[in-house]
Amino acid sequence: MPDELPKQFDHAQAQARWAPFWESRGYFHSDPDPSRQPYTIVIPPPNVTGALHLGHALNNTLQDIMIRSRRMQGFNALWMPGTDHAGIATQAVVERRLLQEEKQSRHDLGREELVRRIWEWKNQYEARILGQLKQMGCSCDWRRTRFTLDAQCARAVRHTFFRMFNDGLIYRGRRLVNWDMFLQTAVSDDEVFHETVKGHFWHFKYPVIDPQPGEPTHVTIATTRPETMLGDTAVAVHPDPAAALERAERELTDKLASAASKDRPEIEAQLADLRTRRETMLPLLEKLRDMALAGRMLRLPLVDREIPLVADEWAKPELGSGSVKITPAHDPNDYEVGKRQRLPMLNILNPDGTLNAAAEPYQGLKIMKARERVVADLDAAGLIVQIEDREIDLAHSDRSKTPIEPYLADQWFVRMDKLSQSAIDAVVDGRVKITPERYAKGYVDWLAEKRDWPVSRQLWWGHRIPIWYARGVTEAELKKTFAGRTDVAWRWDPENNQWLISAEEEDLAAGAIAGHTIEQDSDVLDTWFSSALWPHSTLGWPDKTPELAYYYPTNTLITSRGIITLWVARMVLAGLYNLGDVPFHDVFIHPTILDGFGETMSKSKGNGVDPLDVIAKFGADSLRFGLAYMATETQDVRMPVEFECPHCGKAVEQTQKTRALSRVSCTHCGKDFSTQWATKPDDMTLPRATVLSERFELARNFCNKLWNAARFTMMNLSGYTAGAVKNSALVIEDRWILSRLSTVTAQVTAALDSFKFAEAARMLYDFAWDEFCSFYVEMVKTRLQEESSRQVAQRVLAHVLDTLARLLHPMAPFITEEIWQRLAESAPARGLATPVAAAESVMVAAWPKADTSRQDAEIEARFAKFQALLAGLREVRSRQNIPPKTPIRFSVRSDAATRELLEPMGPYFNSMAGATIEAWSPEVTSPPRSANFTAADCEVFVDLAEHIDIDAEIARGEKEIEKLREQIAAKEKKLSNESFVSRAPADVVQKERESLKSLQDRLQSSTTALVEMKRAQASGER
RNA sequence: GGGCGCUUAGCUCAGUUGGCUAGAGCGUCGCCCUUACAAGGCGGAUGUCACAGGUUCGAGUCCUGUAGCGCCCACCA
Repeated sequence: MPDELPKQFDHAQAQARWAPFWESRGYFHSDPDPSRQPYTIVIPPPNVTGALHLGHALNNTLQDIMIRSRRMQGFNALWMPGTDHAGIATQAVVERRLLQEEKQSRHDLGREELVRRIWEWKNQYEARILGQLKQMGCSCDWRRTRFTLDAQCARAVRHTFFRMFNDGLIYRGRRLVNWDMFLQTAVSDDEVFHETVKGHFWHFKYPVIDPQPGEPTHVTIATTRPETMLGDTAVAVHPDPAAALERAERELTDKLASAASKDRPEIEAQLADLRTRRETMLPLLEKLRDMALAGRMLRLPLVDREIPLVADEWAKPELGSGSVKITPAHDPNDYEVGKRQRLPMLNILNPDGTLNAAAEPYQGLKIMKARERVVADLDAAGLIVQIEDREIDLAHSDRSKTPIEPYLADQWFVRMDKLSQSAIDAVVDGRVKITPERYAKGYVDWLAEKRDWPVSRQLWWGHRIPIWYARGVTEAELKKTFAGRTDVAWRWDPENNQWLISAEEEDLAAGAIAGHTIEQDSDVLDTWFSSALWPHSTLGWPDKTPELAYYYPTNTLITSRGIITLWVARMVLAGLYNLGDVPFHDVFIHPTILDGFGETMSKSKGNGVDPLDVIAKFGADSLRFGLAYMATETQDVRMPVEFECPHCGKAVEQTQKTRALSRVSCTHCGKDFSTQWATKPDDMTLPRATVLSERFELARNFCNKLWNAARFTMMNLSGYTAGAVKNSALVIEDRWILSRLSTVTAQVTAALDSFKFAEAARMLYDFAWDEFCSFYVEMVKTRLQEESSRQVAQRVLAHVLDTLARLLHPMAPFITEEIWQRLAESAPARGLATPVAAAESVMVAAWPKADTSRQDAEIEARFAKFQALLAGLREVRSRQNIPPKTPIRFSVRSDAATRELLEPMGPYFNSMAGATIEAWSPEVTSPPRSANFTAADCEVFVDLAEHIDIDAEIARGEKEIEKLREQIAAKEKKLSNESFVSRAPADVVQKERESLKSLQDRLQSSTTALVEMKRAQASGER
């Protein structure tokens, strides 16, 4: 039924047909089966903040390639899917929309209602994300789909927290945190980004209380945030300014010594400045130091508070005035000074960013307003010394995009010393192998800092911290209440005079302790706390499930480099802590997808590309194969895109401008469209442009090529019978393609084993297109026409296509299934030595084994010579402008051995170049009017009789001779170099000699031919 | 500031342990709608392999430095 097969591969139809087929057969599902070896991957759960972009598509394609190939290799393959609740990120998105659309804050809604809204959002986006993965053909075990906030994951979180609490790994501490004033929560360091903004640097002075004679009456300090002076509790000066200045000078001198010449002037200027400073300021700084040691106090203006002058090394005499104001509750460095100097920590902020009662006269003002007032009041008091313009690198919350305020708050921490060490050890001793290796360094370095992990977040979306506070309760009451229960533990909190009670399984009721009311901590856990448990929580931990026993540790984790520390490291330490074993053995870090301007794709930048756009236009197989083809080891993937105007359908280029905008005017029809996919499908008023990249055309074209090769095969399989093929029945091109197939099978398998996806894709592309299609299929055509050769040709052809489909299936599942199923109609049993019935789906077919006995170097070398001669003949045709249908004749001069090898290919010179062999011997001479070339140890003369364009031939001949002379000169020079001949390996020298000889031969024959052509030209003109 | 990576044709990228006459796709030029495929076939043109040194018989490949780009980490009263 060849007519049924369209000339172009219909990807939409294939996807619609085979996705449900696979699902209905349950191929994606895996159950523990001790008789088979498991191969397991847990998905990096995508955040439910929005839809997936091409970065996710790459990540998941690579995982599916591994899963599908291992499944075909006989492993019991499980790909565990799911999504991440992404705590702050998701809450931020929902809150922002709430504010935009309903002008409400989360406090207007209340905790319960907000959380309900976020669940709604989650349900919508989870469905969308899973839908995207399914459309991509991801063979996840959907029945096992998990969510980091579902009941099973929640149990794992509770148990882990409880164990850590019991082991003393969890503690509560007052710390300065990054406070997001919009979301009113602490955000972790990695959720903070810095942005340079224009600001000022204010210098003002604090009066000294009762200055002694000879002492300054004021101390000058400087700040970019004047309002924080309200929270100052000291001013610091360096305890030994002379030594500090000396050290600074020494450092600069060292730097100058090793600096590049262009950097020198600046360093020299700094050095000069430093020396001046020592002369002019040192006496004052030393005086201030003495005053500090004497316990002298300053009067903090505006709030009229007495604060001490302290000596602390944090003050840098080489900077500013050399004195620095200390605001322990609102600056990380000042906080450290405050602890060292036992200063009060005065918090001047409310959680919403307004000033509190501690900043009495300014209470209730927002920070910016307070800043203006403070500056004005200081000015009025005559205390401002100077105001400089300055660019300030200001911390912003990644989630709300609003500035961060350092803020003192009670937080929960996980003690990291032992946990970090265990995760370092696992990588150092090879239990976890990171590929590419270079990423192991960052992982180890980060863990080696062993900084405690702040895990509490002042959010409503997430795992609520399983801690209850009890005041006024005796331990006897606790013991009595929880007698016999191992799932409740408590600890005394002396700072706050209360009991901390943790419960492992169930929440405690407010009235759990008779006569008292206990209260649960209102915070939730950092989202990475639950992500860290993902490889075992998804398998049922803390229960001892058959899944956990069978699939854990999993095999491979595939992720991007951005979360090696945040996620990978924490999974390793959590797995070791909870189960005593690593969560996976291999970690593969894949490249990052960048936009056309070299920036990472992200939803917030609006430069992301929806994989569904690519699938709609090019098909899922093209998306997958294209991504695999691009996924090389060191190079990130640059992806310039264009927009398809939804009005006129024309392509609109992406420019620096349009990247940032969501509304763009079509450069062709002028109408507006949106370039971003909606954060919610119904909130867009503009039609959205499909976002495309021509980088997928290669894969789309490849799929089409493959499809047509399959189509050709189907069209020529009538009368096919399965049966053993004897080696003696194979002709040269059969033996050649089988040799190549065997090599490619081995290479592709090895490449996938070492995560070299691009290499595997390239090898398959080249083999399928350049060898299978361009040569084998072309050559088999004549044999398919003849009864005597047809049967063997059909069997080999079917076998090669069958193997190719299997090798390509992990990268291009739909088209290979389509081909597999069609092939089964004409050729239900395939194979050369012993044909077997084809599997019911390529998905469950066996992975090809390389039959090394088929590898034949001699045949491949012989074939290469044939290809060289063929190319030469085709070039003559093209150069001489001879139409394809006009036959040509040629004769060859070569030795007998070469003739014996190549003359049997005569029919193929006919069918593939329209060229007939006229004579082939060592004595052949050039016909009077001919085009000639040298290839594969043969001199070839193409007899062109009447229609020769002799000028073209002469031009080519001259050019060729010139090139040959250059090459010969280079080789002669090399070979006359004494040290090359004596020091280079003998085989290299030998190869050079042979190469020179062959070049000289070619020069000889080209020169002869050129002379003859010139003679012919002269006679032709007469 | 510390670490890592990148720089090869107009564009996007390959290039294994140094042996190269430096490749592919897109684009471009010429010929062809040849019964698998015009999303195709055949052929052509296009490169100071970022720059400067060094090691070597030999460097796109190794070493040092410089410049530009990107990422991670730290920090900036």
